[in-house]
Amino acid sequence: MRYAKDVSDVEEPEPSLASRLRLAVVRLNRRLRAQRTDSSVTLTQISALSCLYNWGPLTPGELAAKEGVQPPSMTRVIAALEEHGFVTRRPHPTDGRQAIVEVTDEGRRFVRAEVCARERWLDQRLAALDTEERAVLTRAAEIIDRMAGQ
Amino acid sequence: MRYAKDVSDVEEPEPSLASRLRLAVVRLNRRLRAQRTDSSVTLTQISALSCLYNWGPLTPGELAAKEGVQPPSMTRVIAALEEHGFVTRRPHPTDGRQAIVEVTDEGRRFVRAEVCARERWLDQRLAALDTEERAVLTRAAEIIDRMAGQ
DNA sequence: GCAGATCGTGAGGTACGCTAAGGATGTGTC
DNA sequence: GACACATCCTTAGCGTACCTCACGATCTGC
Repeated sequence: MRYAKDVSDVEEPEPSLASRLRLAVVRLNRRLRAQRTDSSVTLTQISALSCLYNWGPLTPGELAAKEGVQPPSMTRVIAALEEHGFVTRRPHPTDGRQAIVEVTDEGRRFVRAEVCARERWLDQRLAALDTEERAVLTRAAEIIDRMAGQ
Repeated sequence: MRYAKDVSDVEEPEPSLASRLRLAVVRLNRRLRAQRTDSSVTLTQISALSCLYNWGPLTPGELAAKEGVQPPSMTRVIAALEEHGFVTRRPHPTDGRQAIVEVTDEGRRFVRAEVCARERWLDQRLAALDTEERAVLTRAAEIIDRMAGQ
């Protein structure tokens, strides 16, 4: 059921793309966070770990920038990942202020194994789509990442 | 920079669609939440209000189900929206346990006006895309919503 | 009536962002 | 060399948003 709209309201006959995209993203994000595995690694930590996995060693500041969060937020994520043994921190060779965060072998194993397991829910949903729909989502992921990234 | 992969690891030469979609959604969601307007209405509240706007009066339980959250979480959202005067609660005509939550005229005005203003950031980003990319996102929003919805 | 199911709510906990402020290190200027 | 200033990371504190567990009120079947 939808509320009747003014006859004069013709410039927006249905929810805008922004509205629909926002709702879709918020909803999917909630579902993704709700997928708890027994492991105590959170979605935010996985996201940062994947970033390090894909980009190689980074400083905390660089990692925060790539993830689009403020440096203080990343500090806690790195600390949790370090406690899990998934990343290590070593001093920067030339700049004593900075540090280098790097994925450990165990972290790489985790990315390749646990992460996939964690994404089982999403994988199942994606598997239920047809090829063309998956192609749409693949392109959408690129576009969204470009839009939100940086 | 990417870590070299095992030669034998050919079944997944790049991050899976699930991985990329998850990263894109998490990142965009963070950006959306970071868009604070002066109004004190949060993204979660807007999402629920939009749902009521589109579907008509619902009980708290139905609303929670549509948004994909647990009923206790929705209780607080409804209370906040009621405090803003955007929704009203009236008793269920036949079932004393339930309640009916409905958008007020002010709430409808808010959805049509303030929500769009709040989405200015996303609108600007979307405007920078070309027609074909927006079409991809429109379809993707439908697909994601169907995947995450219910 | 009364037991059990259902619905909404209250309480408490965790995750995850933010801003503000502090401490350590680098850098430019005199 | 010493000082002022910038930069980087971290700590502290706050707010939002979700969860689970537990409770009271109400409906339903016997």
